[in-house]
Amino acid sequence: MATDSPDEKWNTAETEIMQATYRALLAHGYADLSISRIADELDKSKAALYYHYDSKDDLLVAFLGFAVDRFETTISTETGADPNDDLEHVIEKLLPLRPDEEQRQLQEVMVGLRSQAMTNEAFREQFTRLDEQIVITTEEIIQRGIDDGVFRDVDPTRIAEHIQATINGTMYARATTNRENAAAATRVSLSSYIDSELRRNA
Amino acid sequence: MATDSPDEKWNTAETEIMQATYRALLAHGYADLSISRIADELDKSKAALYYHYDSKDDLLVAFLGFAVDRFETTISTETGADPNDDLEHVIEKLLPLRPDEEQRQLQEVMVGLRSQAMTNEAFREQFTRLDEQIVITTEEIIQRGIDDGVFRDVDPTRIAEHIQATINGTMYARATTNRENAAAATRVSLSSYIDSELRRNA
DNA sequence: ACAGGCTGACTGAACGTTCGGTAACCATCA
DNA sequence: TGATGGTTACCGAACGTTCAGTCAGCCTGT
Repeated sequence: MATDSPDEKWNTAETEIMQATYRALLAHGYADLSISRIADELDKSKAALYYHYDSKDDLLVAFLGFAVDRFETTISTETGADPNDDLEHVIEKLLPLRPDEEQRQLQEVMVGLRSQAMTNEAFREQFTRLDEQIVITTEEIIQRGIDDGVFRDVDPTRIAEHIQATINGTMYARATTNRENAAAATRVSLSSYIDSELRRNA
Repeated sequence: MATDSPDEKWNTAETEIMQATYRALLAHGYADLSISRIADELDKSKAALYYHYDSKDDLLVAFLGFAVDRFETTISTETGADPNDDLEHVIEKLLPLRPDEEQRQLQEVMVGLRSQAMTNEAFREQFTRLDEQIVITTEEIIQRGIDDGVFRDVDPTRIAEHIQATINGTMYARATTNRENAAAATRVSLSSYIDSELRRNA
C-alpha cells in the first residue's frame, strides 16, 4: 500500500475503494476490470487510485485480502453445541442450497479472482490459506463430534478434505456451467455422505 | 468458423492454428493470450488468422471445441469387463494421482478456459456439455456394476454427480493453490468413498 | 488469368501509469 | 489576527504501449 497507516484495519478511503472495486467486479467481471472502471464506481479520477495504491496489482492484492476477510467472516460464526448443526452450518454458508443474489455474486467474484491464482503467486497464497482455513474449521468440528461420541471414529482430515473438494467443485460448476440442478443435487448428496460416513448407527 | 468447410473434422491449416493456440496458451496463459502471440507460435502473420477466423472470439470458441474434443477422447477409452476398473480408469484419467507435465498443462489450460465460461455463453455451454458427458459416462459404469451385481443398488446419478464434483474441486484446487498434498489425499479419499458407497460387503 | 493464402503496414481504442497543478485543511509564529 | 509553509487528497491531461481488427497488394500453383 502507498500509505503506511498505523491502523490495523482498513481506513475509510480504502474501504470505499474496496467497495468500488467490488461493484466494478460485479458489473464487468474480472477480465474487463480496469482502473478506469473502478474509478467510475468510486466517482473519483483514476489518479486518485494511484494516490492510495502503487499499481493495479497492488490494489488487486489488497482487494483479495479484503474479499477473503469477508469470506472467512461469513463462515466462522460462533460454534454451537451440536457438531451436526455446525457442520451443516458451514456447508450452508459455503454452498447455499438456494443462494440469493448477493451470495451468488460473492461466489462469482471469488471464482473470478481465483482464476488469477493460476499465474499470480500472491493470489495463489491467499487461496491456499483460505482453503486451509476451511479445512481446519471443518476438521475441528468433526474432531469435536468424535470426542462427544456423536460421530464415528474417522480420520477428520480425510473427511474434511473430501467435503471441501466437493464444495469447491460444486461452487465451481455453479459459476461455470448451466447445471444448477446438478449443483443442488450434489449439495444434498453431500449431506447424505456426511450422514453415512460420520453419524453413528445406533 | 469463417470457412464452412464440408469436412467433418479439422482441416490441416485449422489444426495447425489450434495447436499454435495451445502452445500460446501454455506459454502465456489465457489472460495474456493475444492474436499476435498465436500468430508467433504459428509462424505466420496475424492477418493469416483473420483469413481463417472472423474474430478472436470465433477462434477461441473453435479452440474450446478442439480442446473439449481432446479431453473427451482422453476419458472415453473402451470399457473393460470390470466396472471397478472402469471407474478407477475414468478417475485416473480426469485426476491423475501423479500427473506428468503434459497432463498438468492440459488441466491448466482447461481451468483457464473455464474461467471464461463465467461470462461467455458459448464457453459455458461447452463446459456444461463436458460435465454432463463425464457424469453420464460415470453413471453408465455404475449402472453396469449394479446390473452385474458387483455394486450395491444405489442411485447412479447421485453417486456420479458426487464423484464429478469432487474431481472438479480437486482439479480446481490443484490449479489455483499450493495444496498438492491435499489434492493427492482427496484423490485417495475418493477411491475409498467409492469403495464404501458402492462395493458390496459380502 | 485468376483464385487461394498470405503479408506488412496501418488504425483507433483502451490500457496502466505518470505528472503538474490545486483546493482544503492544518500547525506555527509574528 | 492573519500570513506562511507543509501535508493530504485529489484532478485533467498526457505518455507509451498493446490490442483486435482492416486493407491493399503480393506470391504461387493451376
